Amino acid sequence: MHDYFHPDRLQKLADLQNSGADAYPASISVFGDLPRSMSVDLLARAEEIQNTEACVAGRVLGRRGYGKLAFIDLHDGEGSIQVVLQKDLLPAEDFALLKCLNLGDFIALRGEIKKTDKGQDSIYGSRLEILTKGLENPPDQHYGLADSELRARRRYVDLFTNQSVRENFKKRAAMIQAMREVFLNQDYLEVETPVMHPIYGGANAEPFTTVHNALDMKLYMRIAPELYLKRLVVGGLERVFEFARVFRNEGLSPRHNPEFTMLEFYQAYTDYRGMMTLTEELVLAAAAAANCGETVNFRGDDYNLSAPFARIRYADAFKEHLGFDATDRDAVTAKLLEIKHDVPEGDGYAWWKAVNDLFEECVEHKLTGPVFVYDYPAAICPLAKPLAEDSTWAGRFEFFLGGMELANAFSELNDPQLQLQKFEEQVADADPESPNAIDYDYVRALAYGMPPAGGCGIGIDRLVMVLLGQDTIRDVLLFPQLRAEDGLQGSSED
RNA sequence: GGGGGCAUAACUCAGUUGGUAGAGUAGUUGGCUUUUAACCAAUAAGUCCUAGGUUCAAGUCCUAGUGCCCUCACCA
Repeated sequence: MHDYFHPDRLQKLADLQNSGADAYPASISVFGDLPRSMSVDLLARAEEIQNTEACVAGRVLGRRGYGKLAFIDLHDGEGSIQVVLQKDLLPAEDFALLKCLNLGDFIALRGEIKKTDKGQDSIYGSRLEILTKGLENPPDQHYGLADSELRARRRYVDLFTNQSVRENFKKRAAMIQAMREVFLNQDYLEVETPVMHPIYGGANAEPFTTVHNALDMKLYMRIAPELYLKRLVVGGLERVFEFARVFRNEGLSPRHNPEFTMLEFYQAYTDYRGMMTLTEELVLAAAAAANCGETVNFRGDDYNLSAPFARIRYADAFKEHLGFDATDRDAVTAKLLEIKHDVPEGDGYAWWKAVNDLFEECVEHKLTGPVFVYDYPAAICPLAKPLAEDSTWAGRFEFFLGGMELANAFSELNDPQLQLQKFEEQVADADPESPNAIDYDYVRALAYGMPPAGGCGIGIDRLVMVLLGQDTIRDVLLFPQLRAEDGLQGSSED
């Protein structure tokens, strides 16, 4: 940490301390018996509170000095207010603090609300106190922090420098709160299930692993909360949801971060169609909370969010874009050969995986959305209930928006024997991404009986991306994953 | 993992054909009682990402590495 702090700043700090001031006081003394006011409130009530006293505190992000007069832009909470420091209005020792003040420092001020000669509502200081001395220079006031790596690594600087960044994260919080209210209004229970799983499941993904020392036990960071949430449905919690941080040990991209937020919800006595309705409601609630309006622009394209969203059967979308039926084995085989894809034997998981690869390759990127695609091949849906009328297909939908898959829902499979069979097929499959072990306890839970239920997972980060028009997932995550920064992280070789 | 791009002062960025390292802002010092990207004057600040190579001479050209970005692959 040598020469980590700027020498000029350290000198200012020493000057400040030599003057007898505390650079990091434990309490604010200039407020006296007056409460702290927020700049937005003062400015909103400026006309009625002219010439009355108020106290403010915040960060100094602008400064114009005139010797015996100084103007300071004080930023707090949602806004900022201009502070006027006039030598003849302040105690000498307070005015002298200006010498030790830099951009980025925090100050507290007591003073009167008045208009400047130019008519701007300001607070004319009668007492000034430095609350926190900064030892690092804030970025350029006009260009801000632009380097995308620095913005992510020093999000704390990005946040206080770029107002739009603050707003986006506040909107993200508002969207999550709005969705939470949708659930609570429908008698859902918010729950927390384990993050560390002895067996990972509920999705196909590479997990992170860890070890519990006392139990001498290998554990996996969850790749999905699904199987625990459905255990709760078995337990009689008929409507549950969780905003679940999940972890996948896979590549990073503008749409992928190793840890991300998956909203999952399950409701007894409904099916995937009920989930479709609820998903639409959730997306609209989130959009309203973010003040999106009818249309959002994402990556250069406009998306109309007026309900109801389009709905198309998987088989119909397949035929529409490929020109033949997904069940037309000869046509599918020919197309697979054309795109140099393996042609699997049989009609089990491998075959339908190949059919779905075709779907993803030739159809999915055309589904800009918002659109629900429903009734997926049962063979590739180990956790979904086959349709009563045709067990080739399962009660499942995916929701697409902005060209990305944002949600995935099932009529939950609740036949324990069929579930066990599908798990066994999965484990037998050579696909390294498939689960490596059967969660027998989950099968046992189903054996106690899970009522018919619908369940859904929504990728919250991607939803936020689209609704806020952010091209990269990094810009909707406060602290996206980055490589360790040279020289800052302590060595941790093991 | 493949391909492409970028890396220069604390921040934002210039840097021509290879010929002494630049600006604005921030900082420091001085001045200034109505500014709001204040102004005036002075001043300090560089591992030009790293390591090699070519050359009389490299921020600039070449090779490799590192980091970041984009893209493809991967990704229920």
